[in-house]
Amino acid sequence: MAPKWRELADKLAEQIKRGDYAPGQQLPHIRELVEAGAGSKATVHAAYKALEAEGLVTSSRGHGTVVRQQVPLKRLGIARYDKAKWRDGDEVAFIADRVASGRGYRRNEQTQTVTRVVAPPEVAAAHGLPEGAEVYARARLVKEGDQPTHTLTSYYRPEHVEGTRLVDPTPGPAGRGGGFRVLYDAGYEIDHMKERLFARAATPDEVKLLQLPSGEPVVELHRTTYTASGTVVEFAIGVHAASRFAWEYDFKVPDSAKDRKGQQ
Amino acid sequence: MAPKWRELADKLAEQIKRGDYAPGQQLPHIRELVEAGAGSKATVHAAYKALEAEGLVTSSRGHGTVVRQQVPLKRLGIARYDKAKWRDGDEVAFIADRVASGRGYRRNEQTQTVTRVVAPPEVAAAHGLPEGAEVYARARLVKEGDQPTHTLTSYYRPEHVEGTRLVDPTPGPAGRGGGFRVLYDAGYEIDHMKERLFARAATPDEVKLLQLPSGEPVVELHRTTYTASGTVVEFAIGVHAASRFAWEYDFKVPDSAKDRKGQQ
DNA sequence: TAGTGGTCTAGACCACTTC
DNA sequence: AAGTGGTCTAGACCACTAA
Repeated sequence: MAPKWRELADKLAEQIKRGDYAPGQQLPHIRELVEAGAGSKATVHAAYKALEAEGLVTSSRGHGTVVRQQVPLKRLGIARYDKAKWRDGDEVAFIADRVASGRGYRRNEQTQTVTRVVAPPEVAAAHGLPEGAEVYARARLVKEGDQPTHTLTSYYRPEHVEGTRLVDPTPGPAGRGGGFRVLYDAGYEIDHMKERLFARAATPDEVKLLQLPSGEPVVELHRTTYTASGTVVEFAIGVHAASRFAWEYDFKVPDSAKDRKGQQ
Repeated sequence: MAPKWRELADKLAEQIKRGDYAPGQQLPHIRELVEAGAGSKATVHAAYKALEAEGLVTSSRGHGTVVRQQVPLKRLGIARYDKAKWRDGDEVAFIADRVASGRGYRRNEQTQTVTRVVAPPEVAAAHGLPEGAEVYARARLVKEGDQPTHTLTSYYRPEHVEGTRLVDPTPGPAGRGGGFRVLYDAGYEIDHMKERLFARAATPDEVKLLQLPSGEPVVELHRTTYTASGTVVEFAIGVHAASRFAWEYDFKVPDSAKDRKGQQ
């Protein structure tokens, strides 16, 4: 026998999926269900909390509990890094991407801070630096309108970026073409990348910073960017609200028997 | 002022991160903290539940609450699809991958069912089939030892697989070389793929099936596999326990100005 | 001010595990 | 039987929102 709160949550979840409660619509108030004999207030509350953790509803004091709108996933393909955009044009990769998905660009949707810090172990490893080496950390919080969507922190080696716009702590994107353009102008043209992704529960800090609904996971993206000669010029860590993004990769099926290097 | 349960959870989380409680070690029992004045039983329980949702601990009746072991992420690169493995050798892609990561292979770690079903909308779209068309669905639940790690359901067009081993509902991998080998033998050599990933909270069904700790998210992987001529021969949906996997992709930075097709 | 969800308590009882 | 976490109640009170 499942707990009472679980049964209530399942019943409501089914009604939501059936469409009895449309997105944006209110669920019955907690006290109504209590009066209707669904259980004590704590029990009904537990059911609502479970629905929230499963991503179906959001509750807020004073308002009530409403069925969550499904925001369309923003698909991120490698085309967002297209050199033509930032080398030949003015666009910054992340903005170009947003324009492509039909959402307008507004100013002040990105805040950033640039600091010189001792490289965290993972960063040092990615850059091939010894423990304790210093790097520049460029941390951005990217929003879509009022809603934060992800953070992105890029780590650069000082000798690559010192004296460039990248270490200028002015808010906003790093000028025309963004960070890759700055590296390009400094003689470091990016050539290939490695992206590594995994998902996990959000920490309390991330819940606050990204304004995540309770229970929404995050996706961490670790991106290593190389020049043609294999030098790492950027290592970046992104933390994304999971409900807003999907990643897409196209590749040829590798065949080590005839093509030693595979898909590099 | 944060709620009492949140403050308690934060305090315990910090102690866990500091190492005061090592992985595998027990946290104080709920009743101990109640006696110590941390709050009522419900309050302490709420704190423990939050820690569980954040992936830090797991609780179980009769035992107690212990700090979660961090299982190393299994890194999935595209090398797991290497043709040499399944075309020239005997390995099945997913097994080869496991061997490569140093974990032994045991029999009966995969269960499967094959059924002929009306294609769900997404599947029909991927295969370019009209609504209502039928496909073969080959559903597997993959385990590592006793622990389920992910489900993987492949959808095939009947004309590609009818009469092959793939529609034989015998448990276990589809014989030597696995599914791609069967398609290869039937004249459909796979050539390139598209993988699409996103994360979300687990549904109650998935929590049960994959034996997920409370709060652990899942990663959905949608894989479309093409022949050289562009025919879709497999569309697969995987649901992965997030704490067990990371995905890695290497690619060249695209340059539409000089190379029209990018990295396909 | 009235109504919403959220927190907290004290205590009873249940489900599961170990001895 | 004893000890663990989990559920449930009844009721008080708090925090936030809207009219």
